[in-house]
Amino acid sequence: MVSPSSIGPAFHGSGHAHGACIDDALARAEEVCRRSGVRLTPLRRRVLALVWRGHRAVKAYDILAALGGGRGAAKPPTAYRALDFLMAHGLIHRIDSLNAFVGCPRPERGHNAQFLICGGCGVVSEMDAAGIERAIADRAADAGFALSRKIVELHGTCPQCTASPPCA
Amino acid sequence: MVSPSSIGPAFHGSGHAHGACIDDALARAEEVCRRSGVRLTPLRRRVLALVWRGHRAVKAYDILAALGGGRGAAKPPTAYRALDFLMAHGLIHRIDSLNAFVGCPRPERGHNAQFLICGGCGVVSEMDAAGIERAIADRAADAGFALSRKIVELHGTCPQCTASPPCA
DNA sequence: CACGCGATGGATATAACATAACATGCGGCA
DNA sequence: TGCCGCATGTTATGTTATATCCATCGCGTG
Repeated sequence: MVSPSSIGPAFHGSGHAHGACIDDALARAEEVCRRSGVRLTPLRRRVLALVWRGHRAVKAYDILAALGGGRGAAKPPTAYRALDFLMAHGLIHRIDSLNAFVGCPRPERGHNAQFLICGGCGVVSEMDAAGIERAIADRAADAGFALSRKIVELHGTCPQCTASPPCA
Repeated sequence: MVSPSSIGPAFHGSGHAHGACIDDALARAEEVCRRSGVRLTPLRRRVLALVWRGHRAVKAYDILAALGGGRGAAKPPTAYRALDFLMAHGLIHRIDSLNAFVGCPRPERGHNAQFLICGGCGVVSEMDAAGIERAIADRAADAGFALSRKIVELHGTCPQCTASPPCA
């Protein structure tokens, strides 16, 4: 396991106060829900905060474990329902190649997303690269294919890990 | 740019003799294995043929069911081991967003791949679009990110299904 | 108030996907 | 023959996700 201070920064440089990321994410989420007229309940808020614990993808069952400590433990549907809600409102994304979830840094606006996933530190960085989108749209158009969901998950090594691999 | 017919039978019409696809795939696989000095055993061959039953992604447990009829049924590792072997030699690809596998139409050469996945008929079409690869490589380079695995899975509707949705 | 209604989440169970660890069989080769 | 290495079989379990039904809560209305 990586310490919180090393999971946050990632592609953001190291002097990053991650608490602020979480707070910002929650504030943005409140705003999104307010506008959509849906409820960011305490449970959903909690799950969102857990997803934002770091800039890494978080697994449903880790959320679950964090929710229900011991007796009266939370059951899978509890976590999945909250995650489904958060996804439906664009507050988190699912990383299919990891079976895990990551917070969306700008849920306010609909957007395309591509992910850079570092195999060293586990950090997931979201992009909205017009060039990639355009290339995909062009190619799909050539094929007469009507796009709905576009999954672009790019695995590799981030600059920090390239510079100093996590030797753990 | 590569036309659909040159990358494989993308979204081919209905007058397609699929038996030939399977046979071709098996012949290519024999050749690939021969060159690599590995064995395309009867089990692996059978699994590969099952993956090529159609141009759709096939689930591991469907393979498993097709392998072991009833008593003496095949167990999960049997299917997964064969699938792992086929993947390791580039004979099939895994579609992460479907937890399923498709045959690779040109296993001879290393290549990048992007997939068009039709939600109507389930057909998966493999592309190797230079434009998409270039856009991804450019963007990764900008971020100082060293790419290893690139996952591009594009869901939507193929031309045939757009023209006449499968009502069945 | 009592009632119904929709949204939320809890409980139980099971389905779907995947791997670890160990045992067996079989062919090649010293 | 005896050993080795690979492929496969077997048993067990771990991981991820959903279906179904039920309890509760807030809220508007008769």
